[in-house]
Amino acid sequence: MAPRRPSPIDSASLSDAGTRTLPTRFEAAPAEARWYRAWLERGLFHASVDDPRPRFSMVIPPPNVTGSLHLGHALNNTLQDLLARHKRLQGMNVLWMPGTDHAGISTQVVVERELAKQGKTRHDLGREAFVDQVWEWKARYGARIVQQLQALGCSCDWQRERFTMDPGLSRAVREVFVRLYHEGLIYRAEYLVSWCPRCSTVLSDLESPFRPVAGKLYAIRYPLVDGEGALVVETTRPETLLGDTAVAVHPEDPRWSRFVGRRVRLPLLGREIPVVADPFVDREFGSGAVKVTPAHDPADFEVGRRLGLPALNILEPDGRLNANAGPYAGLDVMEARRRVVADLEAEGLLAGVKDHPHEVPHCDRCDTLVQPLLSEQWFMRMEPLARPAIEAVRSGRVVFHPKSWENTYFHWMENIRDWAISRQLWWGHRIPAWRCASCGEWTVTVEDPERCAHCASGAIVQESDVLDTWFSSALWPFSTLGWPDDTPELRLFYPTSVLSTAFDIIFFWVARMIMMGLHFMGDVPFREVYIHALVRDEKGRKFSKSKGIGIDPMDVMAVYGTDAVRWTLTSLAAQGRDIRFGEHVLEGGRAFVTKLWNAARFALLNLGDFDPQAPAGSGGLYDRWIRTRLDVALAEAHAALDAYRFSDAAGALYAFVWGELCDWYIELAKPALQGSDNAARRATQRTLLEVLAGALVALHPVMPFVTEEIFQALPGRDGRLLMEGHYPAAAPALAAEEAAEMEALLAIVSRVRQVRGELGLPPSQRVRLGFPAAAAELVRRHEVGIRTLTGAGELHFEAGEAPATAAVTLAAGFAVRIELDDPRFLSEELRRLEKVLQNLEKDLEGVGKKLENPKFLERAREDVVAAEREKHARLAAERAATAERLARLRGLEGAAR
RNA sequence: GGGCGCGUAGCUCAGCGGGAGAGCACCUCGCUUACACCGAGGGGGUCCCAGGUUCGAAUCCUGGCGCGCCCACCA
Repeated sequence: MAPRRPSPIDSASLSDAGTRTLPTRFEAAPAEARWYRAWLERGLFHASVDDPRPRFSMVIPPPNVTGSLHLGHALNNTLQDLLARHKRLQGMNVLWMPGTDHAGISTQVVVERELAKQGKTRHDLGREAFVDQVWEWKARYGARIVQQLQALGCSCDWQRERFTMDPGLSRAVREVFVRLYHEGLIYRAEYLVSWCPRCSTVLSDLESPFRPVAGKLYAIRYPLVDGEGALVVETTRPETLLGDTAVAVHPEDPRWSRFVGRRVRLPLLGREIPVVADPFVDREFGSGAVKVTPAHDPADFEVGRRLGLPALNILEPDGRLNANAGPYAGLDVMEARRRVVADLEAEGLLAGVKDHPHEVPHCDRCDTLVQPLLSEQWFMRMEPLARPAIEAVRSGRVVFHPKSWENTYFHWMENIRDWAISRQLWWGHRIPAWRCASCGEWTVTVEDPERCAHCASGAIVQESDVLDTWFSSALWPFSTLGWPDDTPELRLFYPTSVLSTAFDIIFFWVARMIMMGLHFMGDVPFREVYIHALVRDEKGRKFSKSKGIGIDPMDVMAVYGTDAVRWTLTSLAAQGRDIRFGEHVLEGGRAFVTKLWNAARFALLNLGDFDPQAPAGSGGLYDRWIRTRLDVALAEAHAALDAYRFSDAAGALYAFVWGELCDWYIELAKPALQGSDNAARRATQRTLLEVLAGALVALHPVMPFVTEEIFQALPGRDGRLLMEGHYPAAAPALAAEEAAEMEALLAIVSRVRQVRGELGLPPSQRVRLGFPAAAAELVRRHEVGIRTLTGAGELHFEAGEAPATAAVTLAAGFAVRIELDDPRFLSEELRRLEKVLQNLEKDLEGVGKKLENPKFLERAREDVVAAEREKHARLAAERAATAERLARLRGLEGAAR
């Protein structure tokens, strides 16, 4: 449990059971600090393994220690926090496991940049000192992202915070590496890898995205050795010809078949290389002949393997050409390209140059042009791991939301390639493999070995490479819970309930966690995967720090308040769509926070003499009605959350608080609250308090701070925090005739307001309303409410036909007469009625056609036909009534002229 | 070259087989002792186009057009 130190909050406000008033404005910043600390001090974020309640667990996608919060994090972690708080309020034992990722390349690059400012490189320090330096950097700045998550309100179990290079997690990494190695799933091989010359490391496919470049296509003549003529090949990288070991044509290409098996002379270097045939050649492209450079092109590498061609490496790891490049040795790739092209031209071997915009891989971290390079690397064999992982999703053991992402997953997994897991970096998990200097074999063990496992020689040297960052991330769901030990945490919280993340790391991370979880835990790491939308800017561009576009969530949290930011992100988080986010959308969120605040202020101003202990009845119709509306909103919101429709959940709560509680209930409650009937006032006070508290609980997962701040001002809270509460039980449903009565009341008020609005009547102008005697009972029951909400002066009731002047039909099924001396009324009303009649005619015609259509009657479902009949009857009655009223008004208008 | 998604009110988007919706913006009226970050009211849409299926299509199918994204060895 959390250390329970008494806090100022404990003594100051929490024990105060009395009602307080709220200041005019909600001050977000102090409230955020105050309540986050209070929750922490009460240990409310902590999940105990001894808690018998049903459990709910998530692991946070660990942000980079170098990182700072961006909107994508803000969205993802808001949604996770929303789920965590929601599940707690439902009475579950919730673990939200937090932590950070060491982020190999990113972090190393950051520290190297620091060094560069002092004119140093990591090599000046040496490995050990450099790694120490990175740890130091991490100690100094690594907490920033965590502080930002806390500022966002994330209710992670910080006592369990992990870092991917913690001793425990490092042990898990070693354990996994060693086991996979001995299972034959990790191996070492020579392979053509994507190499970043700047970072001096291999990159995975995923780390080397394609970016467009304005390249050129060079056509080069390769003269035949035994005769006249030449083969023309085209390339975008002419310098690679220095490493060519063949020219390839399509085996069924009649233009070139007679050349297969002959030899051509490599331009500039003069080596003789064979002409080979392979179906990979595209006959349509260029001349139909292609140079083959197995050591520097992925496609050529494959062909080279197939045909047994030598792979001639011409590149050093620093991106300069080596001795194999002959006179070009020592040049970097771009210099070499210029020189090669110039020399080709001089020798008359350049057959043409044309512009050729295309896409080539760049380093994800530093944007340097990636070079394919032949080297020895460690690989993980993926196919055997992928098979059960595909099955796990196919069988529904893991479900993606939205489900369409499963296709993306399947497509990648079914075409999966072995994973190059080694990186030539210093910051990361050093590969636990030692090479023997005397026998050359590898010793792979969890504990550092003393001698070679094969020949017992003591001359062993540890592999200098570290593992790809994603290697440790893949273990995150179980390594954070204590694996490889069999811990209570692991037993209770694994598999986790849900993982929430972005689609762009489905391959990097989600797929690999599923594979590793299945392999080492024998079970999936999570039951559900929620893939959230991508946050873009207003123009639909991806937020990008490097391009300088983006909104810093910390900035807008300071301006609009964290609750407003959380609310806005949640309400935009619709499924299957990107979020376009401009700062102005936050105004809506802030307005809603303010609205809630003001509703609470109103409640507190009117709760002055309220005694929470006093017994109270069930209240009046308005009270019972608003309770049921709260229940409906809660049910809708929770159903939406269960389906990960976050925006719908937010929408349901918004509609309730603003559209029902504030717009209707509070207005209807005012007379009772301010009246002299003590019993009625107490009942209304109680309802107001209960419904407000209900709204606070309902909204707490999205807007934890303002709801807690308000809650702490309410009477009767007994020193408790809102966060440790639970959702209210449902109130009894309204009887059908009560529901109808409320509907009628709302319709009357709306209709009168409409007339007032259309005529532009100021509130100071009273109107007189008339009702038929049949409605008298209902209207009289709600006379005060109607009068308050419509500004009507007096109500009266008449038996029989109302005077023709101003009667209007209501949805409630009876006429209400608005009596006005205003001459505009007649013409406005005429105009309106004409439009109403027109719409009615149109609707009626549509329904009528349907009902006259024998095929409709024959083939449509019975209930549909019945509904249409009913609709037709209703429309017809309305049309008749409207037409009649219109006729009468026209008569009056005529008379008035 | 494959695959996925999206085109609905000025903007951002819901709706995905039975009478076109929300928020914002806009217009009118209103500082009514919770709230002008507000209240009341209003206007505004060949639901991208063309075919088809159906009694009935914004909603399903096919084909266009436009815009995104992902995957891929056209050098």
